[in-house]
Amino acid sequence: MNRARLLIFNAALGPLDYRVPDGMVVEPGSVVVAPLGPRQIVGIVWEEDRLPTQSVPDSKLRPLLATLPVPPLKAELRRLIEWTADYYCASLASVARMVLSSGGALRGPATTIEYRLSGGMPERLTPQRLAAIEALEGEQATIRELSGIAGVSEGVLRGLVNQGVLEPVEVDCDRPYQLVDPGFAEPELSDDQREVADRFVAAVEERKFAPFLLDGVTGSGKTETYFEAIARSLRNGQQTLVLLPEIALTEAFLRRFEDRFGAPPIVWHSSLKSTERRRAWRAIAAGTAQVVVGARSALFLPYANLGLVVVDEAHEVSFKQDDGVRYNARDVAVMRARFEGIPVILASATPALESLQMAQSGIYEKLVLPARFGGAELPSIDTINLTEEKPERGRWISPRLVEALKDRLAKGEQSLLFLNRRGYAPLTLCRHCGFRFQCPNCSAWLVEHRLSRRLACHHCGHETVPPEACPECGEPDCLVACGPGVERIAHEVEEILPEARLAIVTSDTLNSPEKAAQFIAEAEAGAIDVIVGTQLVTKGFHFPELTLVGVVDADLGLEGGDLRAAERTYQQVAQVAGRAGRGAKPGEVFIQTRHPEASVIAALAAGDRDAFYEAETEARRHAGAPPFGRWAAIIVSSEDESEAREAANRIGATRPNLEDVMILGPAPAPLSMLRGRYRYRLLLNARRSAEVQQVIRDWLGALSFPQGVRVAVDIDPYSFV
DNA sequence: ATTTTGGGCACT
DNA sequence: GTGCCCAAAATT
Repeated sequence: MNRARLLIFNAALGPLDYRVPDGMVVEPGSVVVAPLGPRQIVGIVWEEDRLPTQSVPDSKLRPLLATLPVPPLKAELRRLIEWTADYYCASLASVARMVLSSGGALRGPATTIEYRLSGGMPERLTPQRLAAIEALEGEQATIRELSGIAGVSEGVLRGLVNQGVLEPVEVDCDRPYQLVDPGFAEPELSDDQREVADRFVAAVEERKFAPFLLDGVTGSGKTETYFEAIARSLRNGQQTLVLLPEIALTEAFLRRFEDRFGAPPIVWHSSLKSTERRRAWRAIAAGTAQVVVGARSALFLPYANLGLVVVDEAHEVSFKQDDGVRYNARDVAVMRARFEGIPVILASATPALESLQMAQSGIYEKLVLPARFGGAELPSIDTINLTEEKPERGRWISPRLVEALKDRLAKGEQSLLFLNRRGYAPLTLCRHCGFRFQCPNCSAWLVEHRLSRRLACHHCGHETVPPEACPECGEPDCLVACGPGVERIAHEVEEILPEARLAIVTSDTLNSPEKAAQFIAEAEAGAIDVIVGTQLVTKGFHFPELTLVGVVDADLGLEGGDLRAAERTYQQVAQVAGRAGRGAKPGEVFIQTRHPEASVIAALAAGDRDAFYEAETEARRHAGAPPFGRWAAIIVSSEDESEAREAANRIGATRPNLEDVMILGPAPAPLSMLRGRYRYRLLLNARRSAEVQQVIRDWLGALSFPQGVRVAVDIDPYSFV
């Protein structure tokens, strides 16, 4: 009898065998519908010998119901799914779910109905209807999505459809994308760039696995060099995937891409509307999507004919996914390229130590762009010791930086102040009784957002309106903001330079592509004098008139005992410094710090990258940290504190006693409560030779936990939160 | 994960 | 006997 083994998206349920009915043809990778009890489920046909399960006699097998009209997942992608699940101690089911996350793409009609405003008005204009009409200006989407955008129920919108205020539009889900042209605008490259680009082009031509580390200072023109690799891939008729760390960055990227290739690439990220997602997914699977630019989830899409992967800003922490399957997109990208047998380019001005190490040991080929493009010079960097050059009371910008800001404004040049903290103030407390506003769901302070008049938790999204009086002692007008956020720095700039035109750039203010585009346009047109921003401004932007960068608090990232704190501080400050002096005028950077002697700060001030990497390498070697040893975390969480603690203790009590793996904990996780769940953590520090994943699987596999207890494994953790 | 089944128990 | 709740079993 013809059997098929299915990988299904439910981790609690093992692989299931089915009978392939007469007339149906399946192969490994086929996406099929199968009966499960009274339900229907989607599964992926898998090689039986790669997916062991208890054997079930033929007589018990139910027949498959249908194959879905999508190309079978290629063996290369199936191997990537297996590798990812294995390496990150995740279930195959949860990894497979990421691949087929776009449920709508798998079946359904080739057209859908979307709705948009017709311009008419309803007979009776209720407040709900008015709100909807105002919110939906320029939008076109399904009723469900419009309801989310407008914040009204679907019923309200159906009412508007009946009144003719919203008109239906039939949309072809699979309409083709605009074609990009590798020869649209061939660039003029510097000799350095040409050399690097030629190497990439040759590698794409060879169609073999080839990992590259593209190491070039900010402004050296890395993008142009890998664009030539993309052009080669396009000419080969192959697809390219470009991973970017933040959606907010794509706006600038899209424009450069369109200038070079004459049409935009296909964008993939988590907030795509379902029709856009469906269209992109199907084009990617059909091979008609030529270039895909996406967040880390784009890595697991079923490309028909991938020829090149690029990871831009490859050092970025946001490539590490920190819930669900905790994978690092940078590392999975290399594995994808390996399984596909194609080149992969990791581009960064401040590579992660792990990446440099891979280059040093000859596994990655390192290519260097030493100079800034167009002869622009790297900015001069100066530290300001905050313990000596103190800002005025209640202020955070020191006199020297204030003078520099005034000077730039007088010259009509732009300045950028960087502080990696959203909102107005990270803590609000009562002057009278000492009460501190804390999140009810997390062990974290509520951050005041003055622009939106909210106290918000940055971990779970909890928000309240700040009260007039202290909720604890009832004293009115006694609440004080403690510490600075970007909004507060912006306020300070307003007081120092009342005539300056200010922009606050955070994920709160640049929360849509339109707003990002508007900001870039204004900054480029010189309509902004001072930009105050979080890490969002540290990369990607290219403003020729920007000549001053101030790092408001370089010590911020060094607090908290994070493994990679020093490296991240170095990267952030180096990246934001790289925004200065990208045009004809030289740039100047001031780093405010209380620890100018710290090796990170000293290396930044001296512009001595090698010194930083050497010191950091030594520190990592000493700590047995990557790349010299490996870390892993086991995070136990439950809504019930004692349940979480007991489960963690039980894991701790059954720890294996191993020569090459040191096990620390359990201890309350640094955020001991997160989103209403109490958390405990064990840390593993292993020698490189140790099989950490196998150790963890054996260890946890022998235990079972009560309902409501979640045990997550984090291999190569980034966030130590 | 979701659904079905079955035992124990109170109530009629 | 019937209805109800909850735990255990089954799902291929």
